[in-house]
Amino acid sequence: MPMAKRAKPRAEPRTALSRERVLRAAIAHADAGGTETLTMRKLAQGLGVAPMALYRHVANKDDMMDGIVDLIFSEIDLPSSEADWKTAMRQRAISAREVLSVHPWAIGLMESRTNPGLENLRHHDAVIGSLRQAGFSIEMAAHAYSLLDSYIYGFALQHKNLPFDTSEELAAVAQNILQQFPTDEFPYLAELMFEHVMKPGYDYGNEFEFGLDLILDGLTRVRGAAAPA
Amino acid sequence: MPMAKRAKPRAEPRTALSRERVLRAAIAHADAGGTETLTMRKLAQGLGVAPMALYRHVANKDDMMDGIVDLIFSEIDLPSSEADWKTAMRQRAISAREVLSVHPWAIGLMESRTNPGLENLRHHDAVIGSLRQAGFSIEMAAHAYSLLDSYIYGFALQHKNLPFDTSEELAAVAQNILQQFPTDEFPYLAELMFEHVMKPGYDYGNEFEFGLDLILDGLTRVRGAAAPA
DNA sequence: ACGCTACTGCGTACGGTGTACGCTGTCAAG
DNA sequence: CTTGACAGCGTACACCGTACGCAGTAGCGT
Repeated sequence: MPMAKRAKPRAEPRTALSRERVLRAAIAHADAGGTETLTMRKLAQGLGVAPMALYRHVANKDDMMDGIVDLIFSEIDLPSSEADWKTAMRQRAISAREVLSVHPWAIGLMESRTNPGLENLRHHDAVIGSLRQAGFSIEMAAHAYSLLDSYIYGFALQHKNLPFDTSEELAAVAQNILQQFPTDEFPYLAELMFEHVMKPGYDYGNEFEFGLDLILDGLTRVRGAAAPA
Repeated sequence: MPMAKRAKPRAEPRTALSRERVLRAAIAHADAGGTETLTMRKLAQGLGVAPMALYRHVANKDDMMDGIVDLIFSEIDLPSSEADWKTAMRQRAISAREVLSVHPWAIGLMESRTNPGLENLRHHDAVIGSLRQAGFSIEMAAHAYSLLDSYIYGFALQHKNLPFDTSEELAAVAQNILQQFPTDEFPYLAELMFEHVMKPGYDYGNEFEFGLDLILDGLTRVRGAAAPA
């Protein structure tokens, strides 16, 4: 029964689906509610499309996750090739931290993903290149990269784990935890909480640059040791 | 119909279930197959018990996860209170890395868990105490702790992400990746792969102590700056 | 103008998941 | 012997990822 369906000849091109559009929508969804609530069905619903339609553009959910991780990677600034290595590394690190701070769920995703992805490789290459051109030996460049990235991801992980964002939340949480146990069971922890963390202007994010600079200074020293100048 | 069921009067006490036993079994299961395959049903099956029996000892899966994270935490050595702060921090860091290396799936779990847990708090307190007694100011102790833990967790995360364990696997993977693209698209990455990573004795785990010592040396310097001696 | 092909989107259905809810059997105390 | 607490279980439900195959459309060579 080929009915009179001509009622919609070429109306609503409906901005046809595409891998890009699917991945972007997935990122938006994860930004809003984390990866836990990101399901193929809800994602499809958000796009106004049937669940199985997505599978024309991604092989499966894992493939989709690989895709969004690589997309996130492309948001991180590559190290500038003009600045000296130290400021280039500094800028990249701060950019990476910002990106991971906007998409905290991505940190946990990088674990369990094993397929590198193109943007990922491009990024690695740029960082190593920056270090090598600054006179780091191959071995030292490997050391430095491992150290820097461990710190960046680790910091993002720590930050994400904190069960508070604002100072008000923090006060409530801290009180709650410390009152659950006698204060003198964890005296140093209590001290740090009351004397430091709960002070008005506290923001854990500020810790990042302390560690970053300490690491960069350390790297300056070992670079000198291995290749003077 | 209360039938003649006396055939098993008090045979097989069946080592009654308990929270501890459930958590231990969950850890064993995760060690064997990661957190992906850890489901309540399979866990129950492994214990020779019906799925719902588990819920007498854990509130729900999230609660169980919190429990095993805290159990893992207790495996990490507390910083020695006898040794000087530097060796105490060094030993603790290495112990933490070892534990996370044995239970790699736990890293991803610490993210997304927000309830601290008792062992976790105990550990925090001991570390901060060690630093404070060594003369670190409250603020510096916070800096130092943040830096050290970021590095430890970040390194474990990086290590876990590497898609290879043995050098043979590594060679295969590296070849595969680099042949997928023209070698000269990522020249520095290729150089590092061929000249360093693929050399016989390479083991990424060895990178850990380089970064750790660099950080500890840096902390020695800033401690001196803030509180001489 | 015609089919042919390719491709996008969809509907149905299956096996797996966490867990709410209420039943059953055991055991210790009264 | 009765009673009540409690460990363990069975059933059922909503939701998940996705295999499989069909339906409509668009571009093509003829």
